Amino acid sequence: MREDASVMHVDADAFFASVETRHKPSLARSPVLVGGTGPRGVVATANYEARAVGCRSAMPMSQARVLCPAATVLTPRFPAYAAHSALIMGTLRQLSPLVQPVSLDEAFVDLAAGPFAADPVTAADLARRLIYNRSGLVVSVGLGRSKLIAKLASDADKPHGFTVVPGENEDEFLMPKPVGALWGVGPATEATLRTLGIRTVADLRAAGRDDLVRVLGDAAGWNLYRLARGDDPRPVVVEREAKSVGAERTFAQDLLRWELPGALEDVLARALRRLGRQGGGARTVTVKVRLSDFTTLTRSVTLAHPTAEADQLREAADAALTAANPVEPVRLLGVSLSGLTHWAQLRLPQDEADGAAVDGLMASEDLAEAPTVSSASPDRVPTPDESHLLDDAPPDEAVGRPALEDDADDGDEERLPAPLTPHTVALGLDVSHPHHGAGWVVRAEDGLVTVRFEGPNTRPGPDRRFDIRRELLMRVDPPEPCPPARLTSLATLGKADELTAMLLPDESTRRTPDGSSGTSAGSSDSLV
DNA sequence: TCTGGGGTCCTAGGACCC
DNA sequence: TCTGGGGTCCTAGGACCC
Repeated sequence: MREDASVMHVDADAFFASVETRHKPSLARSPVLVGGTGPRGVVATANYEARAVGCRSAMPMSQARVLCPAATVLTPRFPAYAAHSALIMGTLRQLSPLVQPVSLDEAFVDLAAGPFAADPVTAADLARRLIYNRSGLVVSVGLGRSKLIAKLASDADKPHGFTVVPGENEDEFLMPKPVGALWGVGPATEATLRTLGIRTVADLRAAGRDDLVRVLGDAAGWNLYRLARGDDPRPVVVEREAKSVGAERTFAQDLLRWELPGALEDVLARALRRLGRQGGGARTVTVKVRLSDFTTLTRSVTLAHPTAEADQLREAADAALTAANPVEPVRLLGVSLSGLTHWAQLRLPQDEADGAAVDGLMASEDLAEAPTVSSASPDRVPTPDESHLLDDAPPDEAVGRPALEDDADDGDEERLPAPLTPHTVALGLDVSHPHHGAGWVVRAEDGLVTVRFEGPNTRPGPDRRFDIRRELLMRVDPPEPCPPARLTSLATLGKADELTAMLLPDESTRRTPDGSSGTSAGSSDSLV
């Protein structure tokens, strides 16, 4: 294990909700819930104002609304989150080439591999300041000798935390933590451990390895035995290949048997589109069915060869659904494609196939020297999580492309701008009006849509109501990430100052959208 | 109050082969 | 006639993460 606390974990605080309040100034300092707005929606992120009254991630939205009737409820805007994520990851990559995104809002960084190996603390401080100055988003940062410690450190002082745990303080830091704080210990494992009288990491360390393995199994037992000792050699790795892609959907009302084939086709189409973007094939199709009583069945079919052919994969999905044979109403249907390969078995169109030796396996990489998602914006590599949110061009248009059309009509992938319709309207969406400009949907009833005209760094905006059956409102892309009106003056960066200048020669002349200089402290009165 | 959606990894059991 | 053990692949279910 390394000597220095040079593994950094960065975690954006209440990420989705923070991007929302960044774009919607009228919501600042008021409770916001981002998540599913339907009858079976859950909370993806609650901001700190909503958490104060008990709202939490993964809580049913209906429950959160009862706890916090004053909250503004918004539909997630993934493109906006992806853009802010890209900015965060890009900033981190200036500090080290070894950046491992964990999700849209979280990443590990191995600072020992970068230009600041000699001073990780300064680099970590720089990270949070740069991210704030470029996006207005607040992150929490933790530094430790391992991922385990770095992650716990970033969590120790949220929001806007900055915690460094040097090697000699690790035990003191780790021992009092509840076991549930450890990576891999969820509710079930926590309950099991409690039956052994194990509640804290200190308890865990006192436990025998054989006992842990007996109760938790080989992998989890060994893992916890080591983590309890602060022993976590996992390196920060830049990229991991996706093992599966899929899609699933919970229906507003349970589906009856005769409705299943159509619904499966729908979900499969989304999974296939994701597979198409990966540019390879899959060998195993798994169908997931959740019944009205919440019991969950999965059935899978493995083909002889990986394929990207929609028809073959559809046949397998149909067979898997038949095998699952749900007799009760179905609340969720999912399709997952695994056994992914870069290779896909291609069936060439008849007129091209004759006499061609190109039959069989072709490497998708060979199909075209096509731009990939990551090359579209050179300074980042999307995580598997976000990759589907970003690309606007299918990777290969060339030779013998498999029969997977990216017909891009998921609703969430519609090309913008596009007219807002009663069908596509959702709370929080970005819209534009020819005279009043950019705003977001505050309310929608039938064809009547209320829009609040505001954006990043504007004053809280006025509401106006439109009848979209008679008046045109356009759905538009979200605002780009941009510096906040109130910048942390670079002069207050202290030691980070010189490093900033070195990293970003033009940072000191960067201008805020309203035209004021980014270096002047207190440009807060520059609100439009 | 009634439980999302994207994933990863692990386990146990059975089939099959040598 | 009865009995082996290891390895690999597949499947279903479940825990976990964000």
